[in-house]
Amino acid sequence: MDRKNRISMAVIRRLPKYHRYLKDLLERDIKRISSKELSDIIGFTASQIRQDLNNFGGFGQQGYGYNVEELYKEIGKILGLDKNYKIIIIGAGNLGQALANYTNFQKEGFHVDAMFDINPRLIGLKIRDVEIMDMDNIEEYVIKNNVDMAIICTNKDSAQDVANKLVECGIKAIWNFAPTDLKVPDDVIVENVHLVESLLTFTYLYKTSKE
Amino acid sequence: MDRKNRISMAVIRRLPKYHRYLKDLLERDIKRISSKELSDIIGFTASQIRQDLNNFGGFGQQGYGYNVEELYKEIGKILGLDKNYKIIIIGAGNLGQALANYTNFQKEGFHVDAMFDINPRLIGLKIRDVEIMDMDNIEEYVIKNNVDMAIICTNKDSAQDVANKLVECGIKAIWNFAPTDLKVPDDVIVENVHLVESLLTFTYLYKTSKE
DNA sequence: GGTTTTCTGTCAAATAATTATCATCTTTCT
DNA sequence: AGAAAGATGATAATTATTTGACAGAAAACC
Repeated sequence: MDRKNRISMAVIRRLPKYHRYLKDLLERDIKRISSKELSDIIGFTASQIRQDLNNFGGFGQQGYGYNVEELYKEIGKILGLDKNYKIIIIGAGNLGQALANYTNFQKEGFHVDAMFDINPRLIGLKIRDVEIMDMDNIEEYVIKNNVDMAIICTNKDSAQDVANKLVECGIKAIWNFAPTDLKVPDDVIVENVHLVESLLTFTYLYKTSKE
Repeated sequence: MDRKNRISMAVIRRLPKYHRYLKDLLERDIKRISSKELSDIIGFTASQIRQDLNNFGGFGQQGYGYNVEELYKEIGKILGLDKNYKIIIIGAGNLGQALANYTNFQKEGFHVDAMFDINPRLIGLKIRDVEIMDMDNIEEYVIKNNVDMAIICTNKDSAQDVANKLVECGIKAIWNFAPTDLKVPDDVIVENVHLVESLLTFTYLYKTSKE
């Protein structure tokens, strides 16, 4: 509670990347790696890598480097991947359905348990093994199933109402794909994926690269 | 070429957000806004807003503030939204199809012209008005249609090969949704959307918020 | 077994980004 | 028309982040 607040978002956002590269090394049966070698692969400076990792403990050993498997597991634990989370998706349109089936989440141990929508034509359908349920039943479902996280895949205009509803149900973590910024109480975590913002940044970079 | 390099990514990534909020103000028929008012809405400090905008020119007026419509249009121009881009998607799976139909891109004037895949069961299908074509025909298509941007929605393992192919075809802008980092020549822009990284960051924040 | 090399963790320095301040110009009000 | 209030753009100060340097511990080598 004290230590975690000192860790900057810049560091936190690099952790998943370490995790991904370490998994790769593990799959290639590489046992140990130095910050310098990791630097060459991942593109951060060796100094930054050592300092980042040291925020969470001294995982390395002088003269040896880091044990790939150990570090991979430690970072997994730091990221909270040693636990299981109940996840639901709100909004079963194209994007919601795509995320429900997104195998890369499943590879990390995440699984979507249910989807909710207000469109009667969608309610009752199954996307693979995930059922689309009526939004009216969300409160009951969340409470009964101890849902941890909700993914909002609605349009911009419904997103805040949905977020309010989720907060009401006691959900403390919202992964938001709607192109809007949600207002939620301080104890609710919101992580945004603003695809349009990414696209416009991309367009800017493309445009200026041609100038 | 000189000025653009001085603008930091931190600033660039805020531009789309200004654009979004200004559009909102415009739709609410608000004619003028001060950095202080914008700060209250958008959550950046007024000082930061003024400094950000000043990187691109003095759009405001002392004693008045900013003209909403003018500023919206200017930022649109800065982002390159005054031009049209030919866009293709590689990988017509769930995510690729969802992006092909994503109305929020269309609202900003972006339109996907074609999709490519290697799966014979997908080739020939139409997702709304976007046809899925054979990957073998990509080079011909790109050259004939002057494609600007490509969106990679393949799995991790094919992504680099696809990127190589795209670079070969002369494409200079890749929006990458595959969970890997692409190696491309310096003059090719890559903007990553690493959904898994966002999810893991989210999980970390959720986990630590409960401690 | 001793010496050299490798490599971490920590601290200091440098760089980058954000916030505060203020002169100056507009607008608004009387 | 003149005074007060409001607001920018520029610069300075502060804070955050990244990079560099190095002591000391472990591994590798001979």
